[in-house]
Amino acid sequence: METKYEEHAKIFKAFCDEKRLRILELLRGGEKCACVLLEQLDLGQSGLSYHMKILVESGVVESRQEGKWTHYKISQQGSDYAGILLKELTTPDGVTEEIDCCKK
Amino acid sequence: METKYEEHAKIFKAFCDEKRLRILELLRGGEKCACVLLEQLDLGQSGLSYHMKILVESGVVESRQEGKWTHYKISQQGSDYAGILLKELTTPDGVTEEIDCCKK
DNA sequence: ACCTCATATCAAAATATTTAGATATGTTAT
DNA sequence: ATAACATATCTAAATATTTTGATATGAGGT
Repeated sequence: METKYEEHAKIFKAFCDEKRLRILELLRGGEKCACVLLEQLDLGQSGLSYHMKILVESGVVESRQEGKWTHYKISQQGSDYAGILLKELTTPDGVTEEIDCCKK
Repeated sequence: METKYEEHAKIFKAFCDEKRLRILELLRGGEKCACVLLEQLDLGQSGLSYHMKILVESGVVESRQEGKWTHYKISQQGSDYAGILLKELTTPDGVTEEIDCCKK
């Protein structure tokens, strides 16, 4: 089983690579076929496939098969979840005690 | 100069590593000295320093020197920025034309 | 069935990130 | 000034990610 840390890290991996950020930028303009992404990016076919897999597994992008073509778009649900999670990960939890340390 | 993609990727690197997510979790409980983080994490001294540098450079964490001790806490401003950026990166831009392709 | 095309997977090489140990820097106390 | 301590930096090794080219899979057309 995966720890929650690995699970969360996987979501944010969508955003920590230059190529994937370029792909997301293209997808902000609407759903795109892999063939369109391929011609706009400096990436080979298998490279695109590799990054799309990471994006889809993060939940931030969803794919739709139409005959032999695959179309990708930003998943609003997945993106919202990433946003909520980011907020959670950076908000004081109000539970943990302050640890006093290192005082002179 | 750095591309905007590299710049943005750097921010989300804070969230894509298991060790850094553990550190953030500890910091949600309030500001902590490096010494406290060290004893709670399975990390050596130089390893902690390495990850703290990445966190601070992402803007999500800020550090404060107090004598020989360094204290770290989550930066609300930096985290908010990361949240806003994530939202931007995943919201339709309403500008780009739909590209019609792959139609039978 | 066979061919073609779009995409996925695999394996190897290239590259980047992370870890670990040694040393450097900067602060406090004596 | 010297010693003790906290943290940072450096280097090399370990590991993970990314790229590339070759091949596999699966759909549509003939």
